Amino acid sequence: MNTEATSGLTRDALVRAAVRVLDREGVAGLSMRKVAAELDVKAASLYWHVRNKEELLDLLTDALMADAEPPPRRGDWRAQFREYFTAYRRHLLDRRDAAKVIAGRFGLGPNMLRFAEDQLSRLREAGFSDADATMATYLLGTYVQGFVLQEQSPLTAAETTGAGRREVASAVADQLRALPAESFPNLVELAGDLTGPTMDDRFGYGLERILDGLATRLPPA
Amino acid sequence: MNTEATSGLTRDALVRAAVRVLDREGVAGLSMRKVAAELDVKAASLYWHVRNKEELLDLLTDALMADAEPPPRRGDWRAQFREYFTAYRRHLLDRRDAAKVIAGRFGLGPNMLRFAEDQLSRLREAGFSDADATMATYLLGTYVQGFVLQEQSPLTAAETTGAGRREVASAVADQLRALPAESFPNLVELAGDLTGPTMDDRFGYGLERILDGLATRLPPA
DNA sequence: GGAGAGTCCCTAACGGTGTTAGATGGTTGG
DNA sequence: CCAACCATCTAACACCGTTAGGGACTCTCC
Repeated sequence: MNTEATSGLTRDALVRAAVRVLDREGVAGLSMRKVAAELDVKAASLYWHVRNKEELLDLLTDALMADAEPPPRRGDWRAQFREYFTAYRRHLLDRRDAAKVIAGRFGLGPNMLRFAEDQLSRLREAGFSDADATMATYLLGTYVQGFVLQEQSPLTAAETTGAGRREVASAVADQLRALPAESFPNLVELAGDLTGPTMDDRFGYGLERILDGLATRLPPA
Repeated sequence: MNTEATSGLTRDALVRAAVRVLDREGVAGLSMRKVAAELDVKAASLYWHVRNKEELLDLLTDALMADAEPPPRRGDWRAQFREYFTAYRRHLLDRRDAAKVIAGRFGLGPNMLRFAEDQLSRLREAGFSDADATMATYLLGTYVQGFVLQEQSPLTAAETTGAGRREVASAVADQLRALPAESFPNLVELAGDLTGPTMDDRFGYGLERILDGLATRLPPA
């Protein structure tokens, strides 16, 4: 009757083990064999609980959003969504390689749905049409995931960690300034502007512009 | 003297072979051994020309942009950038798994630089400040790459090919409508709006909102 | 109580992966 | 002609996802 009691492994325990391996070894080191070892079990056993690695990654995707909560409904819609997606970025950054796992995966798990529901509720309350509200959730989600994906790439990761950031940035700046000025006048001249902003700056700028763009879709107060 | 003549392989020929393999087998089937076979050579030989697979992928990233041209400078800045990034999306979609290869890779190759230069030139000409111009190129590039990455994922890929698109969309819609209405009232009610738009619609909407947002940064005419 | 079904993990193996060490033959410069 | 260098080879290592088939255990039913 109680099938869970008889089994040492649960689908759920499997996913939690995968989260631990991901956090410890990164997405490149996340193998079926290591997840199995984390559970003191052999790799082939996992296939009883999961069709294949792809399915495990799908479950993992949603699990990465398990311990996240929508921010409080404070301030106008714009302040709310600024905080919403700033927190979403932080959440992804705090989980190793989270963006790489999520990237290109369609999130229909319970946690993703929970957030979609909450966002839609706030957007409609703010006065957005049904069409605009649905488009806006997709747009904002895509933006954050795409942004963090680049942000977690090896080169930019070095930038993010306070220590190396200035060095990497100025190395890239030098590289740009060394380009032939007759072919790349703007890159040469703007090398400083291109490499100066932090990832926080860049993310904030893009988020504000998207919020600006969405604001134009609201009927005048 | 002429080292290229003595060698059957060039770094360039290697990259072109990788492009062919990618196009034929997708990113999952892109292995050093297959690229080597494409050149009638054994895998270990590639390591004479390239440090490792990662470096090959970096070169491949830039090569995927080799046969792309910025659109003509016709119309105002907004029309130009609409066409610019619509074409960029199309370009990526036309090359199998292009987004997956590019994702999380910092593009400093000659082709990427060529486009960055061109975009900066147009943005400054349109009246954007140096700071805004540099931020805008990053924002737009991030948006398109992130969008196409999701678009080329298995589930949405089925949607894109005209045949299955309506079926997949309505299956997802049914799934949403089947959710408990007391927990997910908005998802249930907006199931149609969420699944109705095509990827073209979604991309266009997001692009227009970003352009709206950027427009607010222009000094009044 | 015993038989059978079902559950859940095992061992063993297959064909693949990226990468390295070291040998080998060909071309070139002195 | 010989030494150096270039470019490729063979062989191997340590992994990977996945499958087939077996064996121990528990539960259900006659």
